[in-house]
Amino acid sequence: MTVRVRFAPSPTGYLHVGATRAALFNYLYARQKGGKFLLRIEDTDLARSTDESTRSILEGLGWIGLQPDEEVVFQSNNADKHRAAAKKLLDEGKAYRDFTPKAVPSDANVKDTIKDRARAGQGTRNMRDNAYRNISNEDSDSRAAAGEPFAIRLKVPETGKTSFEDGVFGFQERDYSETEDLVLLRSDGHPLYNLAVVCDDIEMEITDVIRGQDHLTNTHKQILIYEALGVTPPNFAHLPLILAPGGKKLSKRIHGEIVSLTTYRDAGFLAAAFRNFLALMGWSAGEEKEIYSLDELVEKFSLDGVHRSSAIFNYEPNNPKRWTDDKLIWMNAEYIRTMPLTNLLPFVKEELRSAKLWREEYQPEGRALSEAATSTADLRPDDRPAAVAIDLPEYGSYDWFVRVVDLIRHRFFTLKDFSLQGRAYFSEDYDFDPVAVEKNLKKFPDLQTWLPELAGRFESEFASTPYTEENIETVVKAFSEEKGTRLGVIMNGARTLLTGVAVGPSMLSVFEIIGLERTLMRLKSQLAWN
RNA sequence: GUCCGGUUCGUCUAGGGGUUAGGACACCGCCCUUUCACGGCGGCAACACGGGUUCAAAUCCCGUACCGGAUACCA
Repeated sequence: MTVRVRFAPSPTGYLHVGATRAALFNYLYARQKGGKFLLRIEDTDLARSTDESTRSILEGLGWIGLQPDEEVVFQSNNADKHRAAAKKLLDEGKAYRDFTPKAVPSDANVKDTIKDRARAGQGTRNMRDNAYRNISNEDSDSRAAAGEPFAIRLKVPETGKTSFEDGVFGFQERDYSETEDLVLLRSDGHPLYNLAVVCDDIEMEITDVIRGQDHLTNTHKQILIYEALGVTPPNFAHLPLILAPGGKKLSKRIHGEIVSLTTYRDAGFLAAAFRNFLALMGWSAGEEKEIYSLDELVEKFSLDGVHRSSAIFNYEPNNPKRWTDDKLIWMNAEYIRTMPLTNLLPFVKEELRSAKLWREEYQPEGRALSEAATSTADLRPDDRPAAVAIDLPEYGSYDWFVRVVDLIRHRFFTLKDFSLQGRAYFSEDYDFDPVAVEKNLKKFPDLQTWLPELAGRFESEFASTPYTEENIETVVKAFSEEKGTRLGVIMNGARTLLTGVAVGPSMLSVFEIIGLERTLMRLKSQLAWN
């Protein structure tokens, strides 16, 4: 039997980080087994479901690269089938009509209300004490015919237990006395979650249900429904939860946008890096390797490697440097600086484009960015004979763009950095980091005249000499000695003027890549001093 | 309350009877260097607690504590 798994989010908001991981694990499992990964939108709660949310889920899955293999199933489209199933169970005496008037929950804190009510039961509540459980068929039928509203509840047997072998948690068992006669159909005729899930999973021929640990008790209820329906249940595997730093379940409501996948896409994370990080939340291949391509994940993934303990997703709301999990930030940076340049360029292009910094010259007609890879090795400053200037790409050209990206990516964390930290490489209109100005310029007031003077020196020196790292170094060194100051003072002052920031690649490379013309302009500029 | 689950460095984790308890992130130090968030080297830092089984327990068993999840005419 070929494996069929599904990711079944409810469309009540953006795609959640925890849900995304569940989707990922389902996907990996399916791919590894040569099976299908399906998507079902659980929109039976009409009041809370929105199309907007459905779009956002689809978009998020698309971004992270988890496309469903078959058409998306909308649970609400199957409501008639769910009702038919409930009717069948009713007819067979496996379910009964409950005429108890619907209790309207105070919607403020439903969770708390439920909890309080459960606690009030003192754990000794008889789950079978429903007055309508054993009502006669005639009585039930006539009341229904008279138009009295009713819910349909599953008639859970008096004694026995549900059990299953969980793919992660092992053998699970629960006494019937712990499970109440769950409602299958609301009094307004709407099917409820557990019934809908079971019906749809049967219909979709799902073989393995992989979902969060918060569904463990649902699984017992669902097995009861499978049994009543006379269908063999699928395999189940529950995933440990992802917790917030406080130790609570990561939730949209209390943790906000930090749990939304779109937050990471918008913040300049690479889908591959995010996916890689997520895979490591609650799963390990049992080796020290941490960087995995999607193919490698598919190959290595196993439910045996999934943990039973929950993981904490770290973040500090008020710390810009650690606004999200620091390992995630590291991993994104790791991808940016080590992935094949070929693969990175299109992302940089998109980032520059959205920041209005992209220029078509960076990608001439007929040249795909991916072609760049073969030429970059030659463009690496280290590999190039220092005295040879001829291979310095023209400012603003395609080769220049490729080389700049390769040069500046090493200290970047997100794609956003290319347009923020790296802005000065692509535009004349860039800001000066006040900290850098203070530390590298104002601390040495002489620089205000020295740097324009250095520009003059460059102008004359490089009128006939090639503007290369080696030659630049000679000139700057001579200049700093002449001024009786450390080389670093000149270099860092120039860095601040040329790039607006205090960090970056070797300053000699920066001079060279910025080009003589712009170097002169920026060294002479008084903008940063004001 | 009851049921279920969990507990190895701050975090993600490896290890499942004999290990100097390993790696990664973060942090700290040193080196490289014109600065730096790159790179190199090093450091700090963990088996929740109590019993038991055993020659030997982080590892197996029991209990305690703590944490989490579930509990609905939500999903």
